[in-house]
Amino acid sequence: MTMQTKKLTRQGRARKEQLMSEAAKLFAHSGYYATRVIDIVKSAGVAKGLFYWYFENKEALFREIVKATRDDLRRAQARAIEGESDPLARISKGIEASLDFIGRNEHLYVLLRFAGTQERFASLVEEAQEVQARDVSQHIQAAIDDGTLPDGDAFLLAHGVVATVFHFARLKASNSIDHDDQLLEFITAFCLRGLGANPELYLSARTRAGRKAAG
Amino acid sequence: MTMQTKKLTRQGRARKEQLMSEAAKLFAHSGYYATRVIDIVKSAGVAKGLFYWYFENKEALFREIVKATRDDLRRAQARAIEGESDPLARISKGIEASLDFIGRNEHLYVLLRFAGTQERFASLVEEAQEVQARDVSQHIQAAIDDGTLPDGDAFLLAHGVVATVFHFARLKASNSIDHDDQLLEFITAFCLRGLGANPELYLSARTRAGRKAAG
Amino acid sequence: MTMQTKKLTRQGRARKEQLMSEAAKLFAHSGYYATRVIDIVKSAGVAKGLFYWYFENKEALFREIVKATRDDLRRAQARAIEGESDPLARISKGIEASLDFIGRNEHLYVLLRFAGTQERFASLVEEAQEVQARDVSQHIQAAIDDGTLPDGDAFLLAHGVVATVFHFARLKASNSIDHDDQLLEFITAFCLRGLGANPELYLSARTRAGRKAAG
Amino acid sequence: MTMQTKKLTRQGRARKEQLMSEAAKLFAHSGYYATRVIDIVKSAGVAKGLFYWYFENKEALFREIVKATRDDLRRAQARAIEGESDPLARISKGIEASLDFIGRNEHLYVLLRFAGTQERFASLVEEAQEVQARDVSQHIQAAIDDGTLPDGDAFLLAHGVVATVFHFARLKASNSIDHDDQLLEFITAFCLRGLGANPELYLSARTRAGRKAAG
DNA sequence: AATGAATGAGGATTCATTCAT
DNA sequence: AATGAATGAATCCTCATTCAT
Repeated sequence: MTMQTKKLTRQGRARKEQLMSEAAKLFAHSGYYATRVIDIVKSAGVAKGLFYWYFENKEALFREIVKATRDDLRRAQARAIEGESDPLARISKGIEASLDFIGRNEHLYVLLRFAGTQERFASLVEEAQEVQARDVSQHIQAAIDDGTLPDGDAFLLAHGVVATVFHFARLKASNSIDHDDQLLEFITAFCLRGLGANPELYLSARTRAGRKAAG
Repeated sequence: MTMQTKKLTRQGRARKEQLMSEAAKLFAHSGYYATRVIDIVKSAGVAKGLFYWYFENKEALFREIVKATRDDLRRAQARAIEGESDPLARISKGIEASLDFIGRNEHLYVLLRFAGTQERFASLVEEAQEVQARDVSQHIQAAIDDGTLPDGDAFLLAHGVVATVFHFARLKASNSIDHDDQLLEFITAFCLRGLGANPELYLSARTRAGRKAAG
Repeated sequence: MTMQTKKLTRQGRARKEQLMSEAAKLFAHSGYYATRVIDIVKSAGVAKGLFYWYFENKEALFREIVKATRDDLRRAQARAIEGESDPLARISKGIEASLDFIGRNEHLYVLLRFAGTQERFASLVEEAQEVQARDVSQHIQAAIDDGTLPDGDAFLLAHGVVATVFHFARLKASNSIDHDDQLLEFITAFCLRGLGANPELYLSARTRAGRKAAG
Repeated sequence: MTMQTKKLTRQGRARKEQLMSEAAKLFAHSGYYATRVIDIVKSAGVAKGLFYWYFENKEALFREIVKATRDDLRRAQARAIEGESDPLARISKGIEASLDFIGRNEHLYVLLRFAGTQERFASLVEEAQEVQARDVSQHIQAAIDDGTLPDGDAFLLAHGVVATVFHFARLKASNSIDHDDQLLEFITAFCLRGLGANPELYLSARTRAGRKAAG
């Protein structure tokens, strides 16, 4: 008795999105279990029953949010690198897009992290990370092939990049870190060095200039 | 009426450890909320009421488990590097010890990760990771000071190392990866390169030999 | 604001009958409580709101269906015996008509039976069965008076007949029985013997012939 | 996650029986759907949660009641005929036992009737009736074999008996009938005649005497 | 006539915790 | 130490009905 096929009017779609957005905030702030259905509907200003008009149950809503977030992130990354052909530049722009997305959607990122620890939802997130790694690994392989990077296991290297990016995203989200302006540059450099490249060549002139001025 | 001071007989201590061990497995597998007190006692083969003889409540049990795990990990790392004076070697041995510990206690690591996402328990874990990063950053700073590593923000670099180690630990735990034998070497190399070092110098003779034979 | 007086267009009447027919099937299959308004409208392919255009509420719809069914059954029986003057022949034709009706409307009969068990609806049905028994008892009394049947309590005897007929109707409906062709004859014989008559005299020539050929 | 195997103390068994007994009364009086779990526990004077210590859920409780009732009835019948060897006497004593049981447990009988109309529970009841009919049919076949009854389909004849007995039981339960003293005799006579026997031979001397005195 | 959206009272079920023995 | 029984607040979800368009 899935809800996949329900036809919604314009108003219906808006209401559903509103509920998802309110729910995402609450889930991120208080966690999945501490957030009650009634909190969600109250926060949207509607009656309890309406929740079940749009969602099968609380779990299904959570899944939808996770999927939407995952897909949004991937789209943002794709948009960021679409004009770029140089492999390492694609990687570095992808990193920038990821951090940017997470910065603008910190609460969604918190939610993703939690989802990753719950057996019920873990597959949604792991699969997403797998996709990320695969994307990055293609650029790495291209760079290896054209001699820009030394030989190595592209897939493992890609995971190294993903690891670094998401770890720092978390640090930033939890306010454990504040070098905001130079952080992007630092992460990119760490990753590129990790891959075996010389990061100096791929950091944009503007950023490099900024760093020197600040230092 | 805290439970700190309860004196237990030998049998009592054994029973308590049994309950903690079963609980850790269940918490790791299903998460804190999905694991019910009754699951824990059933899995230990005792009656429900007995749980409250040994633990103040479910949350207290979880805290005890998290603390014990965190401290075990820290101790394992400390032991691993105690005889080593070279900064980069300390880092690389620390990485090895971490991966080793996680490999032997996968379910406990899953539990730590979950705890990190829950507001109630996050402080128990974040603090630990902070300590990790601080430890590593001291070695990094030492290496920078003696010229082994190029100049950089030791704290950020340390987080890069921690990020990589724990990300791969998770991958291994979720069976997304299988290059078991070379994985440690790969991670160490990625981190050292990220720090700006030449990893070839710090990989143990045995590992290097093995890799060359395999390649 | 009762709904008695609503004027319906031709299309409206068709739609209402469609809803009643679908509802009857669902009620019969799953019972009154387990059948939701939404099941009814879905099964008719219309929107939920429309239900309340045609029916005051779920209970009113059920009542309408029960009354219609009860009256149909009564009419079928009346039609079956109207040309017959011999008391026992009237009884036997009534039995035939009842079984025939139930055979053609099994789901409606199930519905009647259920209604009989619900305090809210029992009166609609019990009264009907009472009428049945009264009808039969008049024929029985007539037969007693003219000496065709031995003396006895006509009302109780009538209930014996009604009991037998409806019990077998149910058996047939639940597929617990399959002697389809000879069943009518068997039931009639059992009832007539129960009344104290010799059934051989009242079984139609056609049936008797059929039985002998089969035997 | 069935509850079959739960071990109960003496106190536990008593509490469970108390709950079943209270529930049976409420179900019979108000119906399955109108009876809330809270009504049951209130009526037993315990907390709501306790219900789920003893029963998986409301449906499981209802099933248990139905099964217990069915089995009690069958046991009562078995006890009634155990000393009797004459087939028709066994039938007549079985009828007496059934009516007696139902008379003493009217509310349970109401419950059985309702259960028979609900898809979810119907099989429990139909199966029971099938068993009844099979029991009776064995006596009928024995009587046919020794020439006491004319030839016929023992199984169908048995259903005729069951039909009559249960129909009158219902009439009595719904107070539509009041010839209390002679009712048993009437039913027995109707059934035996239906089977093709002469009931005079099997009605006990006491009953026959009573009837003549009353007439 | 017809639709999809919205309401909210109502009921089942869960589960941490406490109690009596 | 250990058990099974008992508690009750908390929360999910259902569904008949009403509303706005």
